[in-house]
Amino acid sequence: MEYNFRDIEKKWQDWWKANKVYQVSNQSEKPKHFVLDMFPYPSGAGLHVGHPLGYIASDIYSRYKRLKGFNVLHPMGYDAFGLPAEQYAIEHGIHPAVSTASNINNFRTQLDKIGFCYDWEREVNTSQPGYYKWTQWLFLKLYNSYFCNTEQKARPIAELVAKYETAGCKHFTAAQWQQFSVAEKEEWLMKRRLAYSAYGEVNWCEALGTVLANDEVVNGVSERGGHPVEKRRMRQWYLRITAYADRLLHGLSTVDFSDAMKEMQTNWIGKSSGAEIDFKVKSEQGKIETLRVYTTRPDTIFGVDFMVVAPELDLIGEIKSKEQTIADDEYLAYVKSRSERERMAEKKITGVFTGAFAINPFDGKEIPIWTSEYVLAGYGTGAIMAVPCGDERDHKFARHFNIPITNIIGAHYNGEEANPTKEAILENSGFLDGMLMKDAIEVAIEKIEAAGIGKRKINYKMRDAGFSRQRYWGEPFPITWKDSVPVAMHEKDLPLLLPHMDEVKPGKGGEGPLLNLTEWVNTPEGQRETSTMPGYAGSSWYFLRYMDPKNDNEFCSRAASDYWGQVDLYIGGTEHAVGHLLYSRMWTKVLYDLGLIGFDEPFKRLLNQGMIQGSSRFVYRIHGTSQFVSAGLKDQYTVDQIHVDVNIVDGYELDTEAFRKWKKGEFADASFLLEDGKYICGAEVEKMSKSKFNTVNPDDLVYRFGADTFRMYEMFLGPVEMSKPWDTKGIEGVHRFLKKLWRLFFKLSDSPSVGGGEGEVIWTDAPATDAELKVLHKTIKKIEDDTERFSFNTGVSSFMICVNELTDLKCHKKRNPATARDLTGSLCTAYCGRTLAPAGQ
RNA sequence: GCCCAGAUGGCGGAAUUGGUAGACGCGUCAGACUCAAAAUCUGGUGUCCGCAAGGAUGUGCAGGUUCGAUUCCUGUUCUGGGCACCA
Repeated sequence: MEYNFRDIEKKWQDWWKANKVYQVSNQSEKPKHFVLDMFPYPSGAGLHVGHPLGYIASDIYSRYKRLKGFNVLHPMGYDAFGLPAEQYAIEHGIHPAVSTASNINNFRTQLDKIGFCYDWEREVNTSQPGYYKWTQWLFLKLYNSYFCNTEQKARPIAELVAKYETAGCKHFTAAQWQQFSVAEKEEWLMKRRLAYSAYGEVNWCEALGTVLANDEVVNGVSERGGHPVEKRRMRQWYLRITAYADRLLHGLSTVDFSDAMKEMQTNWIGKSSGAEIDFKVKSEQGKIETLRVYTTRPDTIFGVDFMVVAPELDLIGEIKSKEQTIADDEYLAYVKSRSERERMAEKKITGVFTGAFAINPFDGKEIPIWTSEYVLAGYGTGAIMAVPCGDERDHKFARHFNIPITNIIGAHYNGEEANPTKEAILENSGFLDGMLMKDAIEVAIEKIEAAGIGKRKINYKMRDAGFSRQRYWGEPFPITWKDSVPVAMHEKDLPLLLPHMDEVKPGKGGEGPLLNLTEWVNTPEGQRETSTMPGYAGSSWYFLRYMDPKNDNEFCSRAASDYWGQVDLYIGGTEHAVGHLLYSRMWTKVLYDLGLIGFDEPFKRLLNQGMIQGSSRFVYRIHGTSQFVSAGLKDQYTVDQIHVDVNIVDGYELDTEAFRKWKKGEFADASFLLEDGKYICGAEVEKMSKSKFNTVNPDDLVYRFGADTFRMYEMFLGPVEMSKPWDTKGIEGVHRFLKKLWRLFFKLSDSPSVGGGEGEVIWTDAPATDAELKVLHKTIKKIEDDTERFSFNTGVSSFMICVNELTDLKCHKKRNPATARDLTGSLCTAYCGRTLAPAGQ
């Protein structure tokens, strides 16, 4: 028998299962280590070769830490609520619970084949009541807490109520508070709660009668059906993550994330300091007296040549002049149809003059007020003072609309492009003349404050996080509305089960599908909230649940979270850089503030795996025929480029027979124009996706080469943090290496009776020579180094070098004194996921 | 548009702190074994010139710092990720 990976792998996987080898206890003498993967959304497409990349890396590291004497928590679960399952239900009539369960089954089967060392006893599934009960419980904690500005931490809202009752605040006295109605009191509390309700804009599609995710809007129309989409204001839930902006910023210095990751989060939070300035307004209507702008560069106030107000601000209606009305309305309609992304990415300069003017408080100059989509309502005050000589966008705008440009920085401005310098000496700048700009910032703020027309202001680009979705497949809010006042459910009544729906369709007026369940919505206490929580609700705290997954009384006992503490190593993709990672950091800080856990950063160390892209293949059909031309000849014809399944292409050469059978014979009558007797496909690197026919399923590879080969090959592809297109060519090399390793201990046997998937034993117990030991120890040292710095590709390479050298030395020894087994049976086990040595180590 | 990252042979990649560029693997070429094939083994393989010894050149592109740059700096091109309701 030859190296029979199938029998060997099955034997060990069964053995692990039977002996619960990877079950982890919360009690141990050993030091703890928590190695976590970002859990997957179980999509219907199943696992492709991109998913396991990070999982294999974390698995190797977990096994390595275990070998080093740690009690390692290495769990896996499913982020099971989400939009695609709901979409699938709408299109195919399959209930999300059904498709999700079947997807999870499929994922689990696929994961098991790769030989991971997860403790499956700790599996979590965010869509199970036993789990989302605690997501709801945590929501109530957020709802019932506020951010105390003095202590800079979350406190129970009851403390705030007590303060209002006894001392009032700057907006009202204690006596006034007592007089407030329930609704008035709630309105004040909503301004402070960490989870609160307010109005916000959504993508509304009239034709589909529903709210759409950004993902479902393509080029301003709905992906399904191509209907127009516009912005609409609706009541939403939010998390007050902005209250934690500073702590989220400072916390970055206490964690081991890449500099790029820290930078991305820092930029997302976008802390800036500057001033808010009120400009007097001169308009036909005369309704509005001042326009408030936020600027980080108050030193440039004498260079302001125009103002820009976000188009959606109500303010515009109140300052615009009669002649401008039509232009404005048209422009507003145009902006309403555009996504924020499109607005920011737009190169074309658009805008409308409102007909009103602002007055520069220092020199009395009249400044035209414009509106343009490049200013967003959500940031700062939604209005900017534009300084063309110092800001490129302002400069382009001024040029486009022929607005005269004031130069306040002399030779630093060349008249061609803006110069955002702070090093220039100011000119044409009144009381700031002759000052260095960076010094003038302070002077300007002081003057503005002294004149009572503005104040120093710290601003954040980050906005509060929208926390409700007009969807079915998510956690229901434990909230009931009574006379437009939200009432929280009592903790002891949780979970609020997601009720069954036969058919998932949107509720009236864009509300969530749950609105259709009249009996469920209408309760004696009032009307239930019909929106559900977003995908990131369950994933913001799941790492805690792994520590104590079966606890019915708590989300996670303090003993468990004290024992396991922070995640020591978290592996996942950078695509979560600013979403999931910021949310879970915020939740952790809230839980810490409330004394529910003992640490305020969830992830001590973060490793970002690169994305495995698909390498798509194309065939070229001569337009209007069933004749296909090889890539090298395609320019001679008018052709349609068609994605072809990468699994029927060998490198670039199409298997034409398989192609005729592909897609149930859609191309059965295809004929081919070949080059050099071959049909060569075109290629492009794209995201790995079922619709592009470029997915490679790990199951096939595991079947053909074994899990060990598959794992090592994924690691051998390159640095784990780098993105790269998948290419199966090359897996043979790793497979050859494992066969070569096997041949250090066995030889091919003629006798079929030598069984168990293991050949004839040829190893000896003879002591190793110095040369052999040198190879061994050199390799152990190198691979430990490589594993510690997550350089798994060079680790695999070191194994290859070692085996090549031992083969050259004709070494077939297993033990004595330091053994080959140390290497093959331990470190290699960490990489492969099981052992090649028959000793069972 | 804004933020982040990447670019090295035919291909994936190595070079850990500025010090011999191309480890390891794939592919390919030549050879051994074989009736033949597979498997396995041995050797060559960045490019250009040369029979060879050897020489020149070479890490996306253009500059710079340095005795010395794949590595540091400035600019630039292309590719990928994110940009707040995909997860």
